[in-house]
Amino acid sequence: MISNQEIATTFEEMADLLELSGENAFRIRAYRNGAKAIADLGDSVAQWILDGKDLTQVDGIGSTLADKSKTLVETGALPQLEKLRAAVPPTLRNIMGIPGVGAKKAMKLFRELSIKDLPSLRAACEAGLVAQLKGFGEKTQASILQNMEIAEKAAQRLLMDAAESLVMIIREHMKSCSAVKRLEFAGSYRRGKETVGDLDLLVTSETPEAVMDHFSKLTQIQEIIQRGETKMSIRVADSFQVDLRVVEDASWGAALQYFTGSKEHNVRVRGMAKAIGLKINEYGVFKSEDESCRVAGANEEEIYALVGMPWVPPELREDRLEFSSGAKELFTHLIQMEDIRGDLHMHTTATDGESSIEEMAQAARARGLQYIAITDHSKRVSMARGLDETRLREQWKEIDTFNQKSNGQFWVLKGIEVDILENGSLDISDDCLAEADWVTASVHYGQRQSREQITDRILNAIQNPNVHAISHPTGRLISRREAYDVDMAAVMQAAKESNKILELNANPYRLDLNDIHTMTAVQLGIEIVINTDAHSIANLDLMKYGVRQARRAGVRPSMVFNTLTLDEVKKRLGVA
DNA sequence: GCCGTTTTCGGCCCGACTGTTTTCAGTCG
Repeated sequence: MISNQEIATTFEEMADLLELSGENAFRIRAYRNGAKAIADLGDSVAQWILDGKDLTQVDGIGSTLADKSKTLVETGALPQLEKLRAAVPPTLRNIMGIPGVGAKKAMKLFRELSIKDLPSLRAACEAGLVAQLKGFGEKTQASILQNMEIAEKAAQRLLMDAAESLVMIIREHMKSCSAVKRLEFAGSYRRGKETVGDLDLLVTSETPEAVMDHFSKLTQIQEIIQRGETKMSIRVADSFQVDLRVVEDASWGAALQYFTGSKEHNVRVRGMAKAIGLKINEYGVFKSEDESCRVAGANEEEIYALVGMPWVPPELREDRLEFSSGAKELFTHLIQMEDIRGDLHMHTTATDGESSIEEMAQAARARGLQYIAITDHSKRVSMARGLDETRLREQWKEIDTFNQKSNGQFWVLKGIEVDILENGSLDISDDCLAEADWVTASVHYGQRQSREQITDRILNAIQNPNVHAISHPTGRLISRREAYDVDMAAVMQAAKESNKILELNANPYRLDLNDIHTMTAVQLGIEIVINTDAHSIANLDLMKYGVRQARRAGVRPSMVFNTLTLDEVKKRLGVA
């Protein structure tokens, strides 16, 4: 069955090729919006169509895109796309990937110089042919040559933790500039997206010149892409772009709102403003009939208030949940780091962890937690010296001793991350699992099995009465490895029916469940557990990424198992 | 191509920067 992502990618390609063809901009946007709507949909489009459900119910999908989705699901191809590919070389999309080159320029290169791909473009630039085209010139040619590598590398995005370290470096550097008054990173970083394509730094200052001068002294700087009066873009290591925008204090809120996005969220908010005679731009909110009359802009709250909304947490600004009924109530009840009371997935030196039980416990306690579960690997994970029943029971004795010593101040649950084996059985015997306080099951091997096989394995684990949770349910490693092919709708259904918990793994490489799956789980009323899967003390700090991801999915504390107090957890797990 | 609390037609967010121009188109976010 074709995945939502594949349908979305097809619509994206349609949009690019239509843009190259010089089609109506709004038609192009409709395809892009449709692609996003489908990528963001929790349910499988293919399943919807098989069930005869009406796709036009989805915002952004009208009758045309619904028909095209149907064709894609049924035939795996789209005649219109084939036709477009014949008319416009699809490789021109790579050329559009060069910063500064869009559809118009790419098409001109194709029409006048028969350039279809990056290698032929490089050759033409080196021969000086591009500079001779009307509207191009020497500088454009040079910049194309220089930026070619970026398109060749394709959009590489930073994981949450890498983005955060870069943010910290830049924040420290900019804070030492006396001309900087207020400073915040906006964009997808502020929205807590799992990966970040660039950073948007917003600053208020009376002397933008001084701020930009200081910005250009950042040691990590590779290249200054552009610099104007209020806006500057640089590239840092590995072609990563950082945009700086300097505004006045009075525009702080408007600019922060504007640059935080998402684009789709802002389009909605601006539309709402427009409908009541207001215009929003990055400088403030103005009256439509008299644009010199500013009615708001100093902070985000007053901007949202004007369109009748409370302040929207940045993580929700995706045009997914924040405009729905009940959103206001959700804003004040989103899960926060302070709600987390325990961490139920971590490893020790018994297998592939770096610290002992005691060290993990102390570190967790120092981070304000009340309890943890030690969940080392089971024997199938031989690489990590996974535990068999004997070693596991020995570890549990150690934990008993630790708990006795800690006088109820802190509690370590006796757990195991049991492997779901290739044949669907579990890697630890049922009688042993029954002695555990907490059992989380995961797939590590046989990830290339068929959808049916993998789904059956996980369903089997869910149905085992000794299993409490499924860890990293889809197995993806962001920008390293795709998720295994699993029917998540079936997994969720089974979890729902047997009251099992699904993990949102907080490791920035995993963040698995992803935001969309988490949203679906929440809608179905499935309980989530947010765990670090820590292999070291330092890894315990990854919890914040999982919480951020959960916030993006509209998760409230009441839906998260490890927001329970120690007493509640003991009661739920039947720990004496 | 999508959509509807003035609309089934006529809108669809909006401004900065660059390079190419001689007042603007293209690109980007």
